[in-house]
Amino acid sequence: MKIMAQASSPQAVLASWLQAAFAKAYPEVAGEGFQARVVAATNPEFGDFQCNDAMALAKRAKQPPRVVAQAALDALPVPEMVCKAEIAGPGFINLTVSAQWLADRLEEQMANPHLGVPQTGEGKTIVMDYSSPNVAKPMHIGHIRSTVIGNALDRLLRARGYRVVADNHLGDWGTQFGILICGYRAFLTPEQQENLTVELLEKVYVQSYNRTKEDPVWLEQCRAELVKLQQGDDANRAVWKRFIDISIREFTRIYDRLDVHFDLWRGESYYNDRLPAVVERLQNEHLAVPSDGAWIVDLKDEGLDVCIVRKSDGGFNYATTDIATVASRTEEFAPDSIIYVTDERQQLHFKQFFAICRKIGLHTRLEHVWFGLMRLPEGTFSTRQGNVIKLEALLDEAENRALTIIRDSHPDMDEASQRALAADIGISAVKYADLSHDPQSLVVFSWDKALALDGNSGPYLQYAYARLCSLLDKYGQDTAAHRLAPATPIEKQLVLQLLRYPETVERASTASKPSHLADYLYELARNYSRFYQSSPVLKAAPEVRDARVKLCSVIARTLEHGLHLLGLRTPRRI
RNA sequence: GCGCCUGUAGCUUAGCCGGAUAGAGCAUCGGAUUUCUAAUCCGAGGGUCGGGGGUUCGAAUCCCUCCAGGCGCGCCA
Repeated sequence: MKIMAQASSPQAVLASWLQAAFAKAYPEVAGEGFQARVVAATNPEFGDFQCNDAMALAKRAKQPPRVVAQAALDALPVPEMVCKAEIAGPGFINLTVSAQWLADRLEEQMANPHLGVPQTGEGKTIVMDYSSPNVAKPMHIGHIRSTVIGNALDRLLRARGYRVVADNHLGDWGTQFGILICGYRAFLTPEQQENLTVELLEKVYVQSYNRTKEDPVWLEQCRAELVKLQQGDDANRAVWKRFIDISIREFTRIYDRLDVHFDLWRGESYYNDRLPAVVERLQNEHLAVPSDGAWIVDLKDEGLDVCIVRKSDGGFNYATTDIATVASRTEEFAPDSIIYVTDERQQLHFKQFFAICRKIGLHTRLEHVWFGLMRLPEGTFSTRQGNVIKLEALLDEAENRALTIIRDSHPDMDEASQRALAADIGISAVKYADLSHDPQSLVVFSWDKALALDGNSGPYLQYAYARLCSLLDKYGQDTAAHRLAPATPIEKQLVLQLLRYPETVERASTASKPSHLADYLYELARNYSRFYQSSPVLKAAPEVRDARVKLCSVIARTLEHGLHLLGLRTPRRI
């Protein structure tokens, strides 16, 4: 199969012209190392694109900016697709480009199987580590960000051609299992043990944990069970395995609702066998030194304090596990990079173990994408305080709110369809609420924010898409043979915006901010809604109609592509 | 104390590798449906971009400083 050549963007075409023009007019200052930049006009009144470089060059050229701009425009013939090139204000070069030329570029973009998204990841592998809940605790609203943002980044990378290995690095090992095993045996009836749920496990954990605080004998017993588990005791291994199986079953139910799927489910325990070797290696290379009975790596030189790699009781901790995980992933997948998506609190931890990995020669690029911790208005929440909101409850509420509206607006629809649509809309509303904001902003949870159904919300985008589908269905013919022919300002604006899709996907991915794409899609849906309101499509004269339907089909495809990159569903009817 | 981050309209926010009049949504008020889905569209009011200083032709954006808040800083992950 022939690979379609990457269509160069209008900006790139215009920038290379102006680059040559500046170089010709001012060879001394605009030669080597100078990069002309053309960006979208800040205001449609100014034109379609603008270049601000004349102002930057003015000082070095020792001429007023407007003179520099004029000299550049005089240096080379203006390309034929440029209808108007004028100098404005202090020295902006404003460019107005032929709508038809833009439309032709857009046709090229749509002929590309990736809608013009550069396949920079071709042949490269990235391991992504996101969501990663702890076994035996229900997922709560604090897990939604890592899951939803991580999954969107996963999808964005795949769209750029990367092979992504999404690994759900479950918290399935650690001191909590001694507490859990004792609690499980002491507090649960045989029936409860038979019908074990994560919710029960959580209750048992809290109860057992509280008892360790007041009953030293109990605490000792928990420790003993933990040691037995770590030494491979059959009975404890079996119980532990059961906790994991039950947890995975429940997590999967939620992931299915969220359309999130992993390639691997390797918990921390998967790397247990490698932990001693990691510490030995650090000891042999004199990177780890004893301190108060523990083994630490001193990273003060790098401003990263010290990091414990082996506890004074001989046990290993998370830093060791994470280093072992990097080693294992590097051997198995030879990834270009490993990306971790967690909340802001773990920044130091990641910096520390990234530094240690470098010291022992693990040179895989490691990246920590952090996001703002979700809080409640009264502060942070924790299992022990019992003020968590379960993720499942949030999803249920989202679907219920959507269902109420659907029953009202589609009384004719059968119950099953209403529920299916409510799921499509409700879940997407929850995901969009997270994806549409900068991941690094602080988030204070509120039901109304998380479940917004109008304005800048998931359903707004889905509604625009459903209207497009409805219109295309009513038209009922294939649009493949039609050509775009933008004739009105709003149509041209849509074409210009659609042309920005590839760069938007790339920017969202490289900046690790799905919000850039969410913003773009919202603007696209908004412009479509304005177009829809002001411009008849099916009722227009035939030539106009066919071109407009074609435009609608391009918008629909782009919107659908983008919504899927965010992990949002695209029902054809709302 | 040290480190990371945040501060934009009543609320939620976009813009932050410097560009022209700081864009939206919610809420409030006023309009639009014999017309392709009103979860829509159009309009109005509402801003010392936390304060101060600096760099620059130009600062929400870069630098310094102060204020306010969040998070993290050796054996939890």
